[in-house]
Amino acid sequence: MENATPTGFIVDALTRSIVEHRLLPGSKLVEQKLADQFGVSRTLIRQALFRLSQNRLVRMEPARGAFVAAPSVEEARQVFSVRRMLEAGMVRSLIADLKPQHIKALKDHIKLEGAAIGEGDISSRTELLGDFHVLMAKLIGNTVLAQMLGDLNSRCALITMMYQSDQEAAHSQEEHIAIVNAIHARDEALALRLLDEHLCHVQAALIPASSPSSSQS
Amino acid sequence: MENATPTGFIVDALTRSIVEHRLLPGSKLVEQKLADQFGVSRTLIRQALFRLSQNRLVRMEPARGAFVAAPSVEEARQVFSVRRMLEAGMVRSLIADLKPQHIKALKDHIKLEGAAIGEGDISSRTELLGDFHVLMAKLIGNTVLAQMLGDLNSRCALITMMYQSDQEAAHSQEEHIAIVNAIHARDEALALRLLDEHLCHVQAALIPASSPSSSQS
DNA sequence: TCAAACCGAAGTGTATACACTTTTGACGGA
DNA sequence: TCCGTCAAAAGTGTATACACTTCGGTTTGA
Repeated sequence: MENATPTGFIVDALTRSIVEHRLLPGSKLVEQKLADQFGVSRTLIRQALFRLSQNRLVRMEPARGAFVAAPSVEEARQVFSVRRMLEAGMVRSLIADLKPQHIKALKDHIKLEGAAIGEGDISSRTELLGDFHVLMAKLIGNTVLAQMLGDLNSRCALITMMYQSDQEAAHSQEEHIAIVNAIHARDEALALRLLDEHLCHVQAALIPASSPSSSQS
Repeated sequence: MENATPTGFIVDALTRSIVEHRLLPGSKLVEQKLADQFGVSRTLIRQALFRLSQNRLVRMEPARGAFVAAPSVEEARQVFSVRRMLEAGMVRSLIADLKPQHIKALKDHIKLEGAAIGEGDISSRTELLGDFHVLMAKLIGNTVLAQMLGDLNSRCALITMMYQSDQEAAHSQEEHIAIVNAIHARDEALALRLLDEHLCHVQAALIPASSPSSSQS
């Protein structure tokens, strides 16, 4: 995840700030202030803000400035709906052309998840729990799909980090284990059902806690 | 599609140039030249190039510049694979909550397609044939999905425009009609089969003609 | 008193200037 | 002749300057 370019560094730093709630949703991001803070010119800040706006972590209004995004419940619902569509197809592909190293890669990843959950590192565990799905896309050799799931992850990372409890994170990991087992057994129906339930669980765990925020065109 | 902002105008103009082959894949896009051509500063050109790079229409290499993308056959295959996953779920949703105005909207759109195909306007017909799928996403009220399909469209619009013949375009429209009829009849199995075949046809029509272009990381 | 217009401050949008990197082509030695 | 070196040209990366828009508070007129 480390980004060597100056803009990438700023993007990462701002992402962390937003996701860890040091910058609250709706608050304004003034370019000159950030420029002073990072010790760079507004040029780089503007680039970073633009990139963040494509991730939907910030929202930009013409001639008015950039604001930390406040993703709506409706948006989260749609994102998860899309993920269910994508990942159903993905699991089918994976099972259809399953190789031993696929199972190994998935199990290795789950170990990493367990470590992060054990240490209580919220940022890292959220990333890893999301990457589980991206990993499946990579295993079936579809980089377009992998990148798309990655985008969807980052798009709702704000929500996930805001509302996912320790317990829910652990539950997610258990579901990942069950899904991998079903895939290993090549039980497509079971894997699909578990995956769908898993995504519904994650979504359901997020929505009750969130406030009905403003709609965005 | 019209974009009032200066950057948006440049993006649209460059998109057209790329997609209509006035700018060939692989060719370099020098910022100052474009700036002179559009009568603006490099600042706006850089913004536009950055946006195009996110659409995968141009590829940017650090300190080396921007180049018109040369999408590989493999990438096209992956894009269509993702579309099949997404659109299967989409059609299920649409049929599950079908309303009369949905059918009307789809039929109206198909009329537009017919007009563009009749006039032989390649740019416009490609856009409309792609928008058919986006329209379905909008009808089920999932703007996230709609935007995602739009991105996928533009991502392979370059390939589509390069290789889709008049005959294939007309065939596509016929398949759209058949799909709408199946949806109207709420025959989910048929609609899914027709949609899958449709996407396979579009994909198959593209791939034989394309050259094995360079892989990209 | 209230509302509408006005003015200054703050901030964004764009252009320009300068520093640094990459490319190109010529020169010199083997 | 060929390859490595080096220097000028071209081009990208970043900073700064200036123009225009938005926002808040004050004044002014009814």
